[in-house]
Amino acid sequence: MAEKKSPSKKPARRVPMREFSRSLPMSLLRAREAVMRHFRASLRGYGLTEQQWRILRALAAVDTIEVTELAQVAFLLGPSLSRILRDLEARHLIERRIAKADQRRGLVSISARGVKLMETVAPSSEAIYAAITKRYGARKLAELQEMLHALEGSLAELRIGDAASAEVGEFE
Amino acid sequence: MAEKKSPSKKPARRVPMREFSRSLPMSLLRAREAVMRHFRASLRGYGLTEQQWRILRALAAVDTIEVTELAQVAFLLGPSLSRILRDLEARHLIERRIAKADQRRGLVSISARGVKLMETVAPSSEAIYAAITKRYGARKLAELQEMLHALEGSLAELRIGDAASAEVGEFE
DNA sequence: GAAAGTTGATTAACATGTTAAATTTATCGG
DNA sequence: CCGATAAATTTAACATGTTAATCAACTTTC
Repeated sequence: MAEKKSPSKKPARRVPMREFSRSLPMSLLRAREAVMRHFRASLRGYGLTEQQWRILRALAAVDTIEVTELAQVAFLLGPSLSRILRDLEARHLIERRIAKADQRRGLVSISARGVKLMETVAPSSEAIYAAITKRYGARKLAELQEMLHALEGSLAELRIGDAASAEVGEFE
Repeated sequence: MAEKKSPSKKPARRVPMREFSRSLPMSLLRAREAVMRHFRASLRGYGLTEQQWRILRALAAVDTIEVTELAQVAFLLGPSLSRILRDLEARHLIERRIAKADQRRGLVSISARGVKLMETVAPSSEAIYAAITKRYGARKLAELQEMLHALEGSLAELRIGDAASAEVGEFE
């Protein structure tokens, strides 16, 4: 018995703001973490990170894809993608070549070895997704996804007139 | 000749899986990014990262808080928090001491300088939140948050019998 | 009351996020 | 054809995410 009942947290509120534990970014972060926790635990057993798995999944759906396009599909920034591709190539899970028409563009494909790994990992990944769907409810899940997509769409064109973004440089 | 107008992506589907761009983790990630993009742009002007701002906000709401508890509130892992606190202390935005009762526990408070910075940043942060709320709709936003919280609750107790998590170690 | 176990916090090591700069190749205007 | 500009990718630099290991301080047990 250790809990001393903690003094119920004084509400100092030196700066009046929303209760930040209920902010939208926090809600999204916590929800995603609750979901990913399960997938990470599984992927880890196969030596894959979440991002590496995203890339393999994207590659499995196409024959070949350009690096820039892959970045959009897998929702990764260029530098991250560049590093991960280097690693996946070293593990022989993907293959790369350069576009004949435009020497600047890189073309990426999943390798036979990569496909084999995916076939190994996919079942448990699907099982986890099914468990989550069953737990939360397929209907609610679809509804949630719809709302998330709508949110993304709403904010896509949002331009915020940030009047108060003057340089400060006083708090370094 | 090679199709110049995007060849509409051949559906290779070497490994049958869900369309991953519509998976729940991706939906959550994309939605969060759509939101955070705006806050990051603002915070950056004040020399703060998203995580540093989360910590300051958490600290502003209390008098003093233990490191472990701060980690829970700000939703950061111990190592990340440890590094960020070191940085914030060096910038004199927070103050630290050690609990008399238990020398292992660290106590953290926001400094006067930290409060001053918060008062500077808060307005534009609130403005961004207001703009997002207006754009998406206050009602829908509340509903979304409710669904996210429910999802988090659903998955909290979820135990997945991962039958297929055998050691592979073949793809490194 | 000291060895053994536990806990709070940090450090270590590696992977990714994020922005800026560098590199290479294309393309354009003259 | 040439120099300037743009585009695709990578590298660089720093901050955080993630797991494991470390270290010190507390607790339990015999």
